[in-house]
Amino acid sequence: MKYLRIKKALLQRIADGAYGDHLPSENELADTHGVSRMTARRALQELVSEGYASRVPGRGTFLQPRRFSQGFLRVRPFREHAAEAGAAPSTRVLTAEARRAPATVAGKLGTNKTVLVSRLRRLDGEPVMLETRYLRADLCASILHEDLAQDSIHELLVDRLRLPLTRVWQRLEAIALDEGMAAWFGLSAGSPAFRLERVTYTNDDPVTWVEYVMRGDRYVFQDDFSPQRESVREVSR
Amino acid sequence: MKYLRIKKALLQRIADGAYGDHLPSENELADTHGVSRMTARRALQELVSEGYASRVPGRGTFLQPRRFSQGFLRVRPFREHAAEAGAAPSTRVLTAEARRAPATVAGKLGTNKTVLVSRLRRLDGEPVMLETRYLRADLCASILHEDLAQDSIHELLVDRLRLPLTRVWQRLEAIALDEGMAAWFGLSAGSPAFRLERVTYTNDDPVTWVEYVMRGDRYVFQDDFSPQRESVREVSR
DNA sequence: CAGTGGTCTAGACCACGTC
DNA sequence: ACGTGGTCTAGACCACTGC
Repeated sequence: MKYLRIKKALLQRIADGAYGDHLPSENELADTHGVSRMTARRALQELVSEGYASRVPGRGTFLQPRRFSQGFLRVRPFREHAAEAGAAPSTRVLTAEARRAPATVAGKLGTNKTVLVSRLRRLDGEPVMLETRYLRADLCASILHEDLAQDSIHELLVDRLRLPLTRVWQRLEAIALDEGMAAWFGLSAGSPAFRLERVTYTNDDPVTWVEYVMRGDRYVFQDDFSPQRESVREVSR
Repeated sequence: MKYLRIKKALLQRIADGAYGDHLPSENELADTHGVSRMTARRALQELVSEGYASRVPGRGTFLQPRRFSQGFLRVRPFREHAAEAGAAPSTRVLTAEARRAPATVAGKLGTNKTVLVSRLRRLDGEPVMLETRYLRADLCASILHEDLAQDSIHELLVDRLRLPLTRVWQRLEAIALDEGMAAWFGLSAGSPAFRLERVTYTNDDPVTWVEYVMRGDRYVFQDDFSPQRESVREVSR
């Protein structure tokens, strides 16, 4: 994928502040990377479609000013979430081993060589969330040596493995618990729950896929904002 | 713009049900429209990026079944939401009259002198959302004279009654439908659903309290963001 | 005027799925 | 073996902005 190579090189140099706000033109990129113009063009267009840059015919391609936003659900450690709810968090590690990802997950991670970590999270002793996470084995295998009952996986990825979070895709659904999941919570099958599916990227490489199943009787997503500002909180009740 | 011509032709024929779920291939389109493959390709790719279709290498391009989603933070007319989903919206007004608010609502509005409007919203004839709204009678009573089957209440408040939206409090829950609500959707009791509760303020005065109940099998909240940008995509699953 | 992005062409090779 | 989508090439013409 030549266009990906170019795009990543651009992202890297953007992060380094190598350009002012004026990115190289299509022809310039094509020359320096020894590639056709259509290929260079695609790299630039992806940056545009992801909000990094904008283009003006006849003028050029320009970096977009940074905007700070977190999406509708924040990515943050369970421990912080518990602290806000004023409850004592605890974690039981159910699985932590190399295991091939199922097809749907492998499709999103680009490989089925993965590590599976699943955990049951409790607040004040009550199980409230079930986490099922696949991590790319080539990048994250060493995570199996960490203390997964205590540490935030996201913090391990960022701090220990130097895999900064650069992009998130996520989706929230309302579901009915099946027999198996309900058992973990001591609820009956059919109980309502949230299902949050999330893929986290570092420099456009997918790193981990995670599914959170949260009890509908314990979780709400609460939000208080003015049109200009936003702050979304995950609340447990 | 040849690719736009082709894309629009495809959308038209999709709406007419001219294809099953299998769209023409790139080569096929290129031939029938007398255009190069890259141009035909672009038409198909735009359909994919807008959620109409998905592509599988080696197999073909397939229509996506339509579901409807909504950005969590967005406050916007149902009609706009429907337009983006490419579905025909319709509304049945169930109630529109002066009625005292129940205690929980009165607490949030600061009064129980209210007007109740409840509506059933449909997309392509299918009931997908139930809206129950209390508005402060002192500010909003005149809304009962408007066409509540057509107009956006939020737009009426802002444009007609000059009550700008300055703050929003909202909360999203996962619930199981009770008998009564399930009946509106033609679902069985216990089916999963979202419940969004929202209070809207003008200059820190609460104006209206509203509850939306959305079918869990038709709504998802999807989000794709990075630290630099946010683009809440109105994609369906 | 030379440079930019927007569009388009007519080929090409590849990996993959289906038959 | 054949068709599919994914990628890439080396050209081309256009409308537009800057100097």
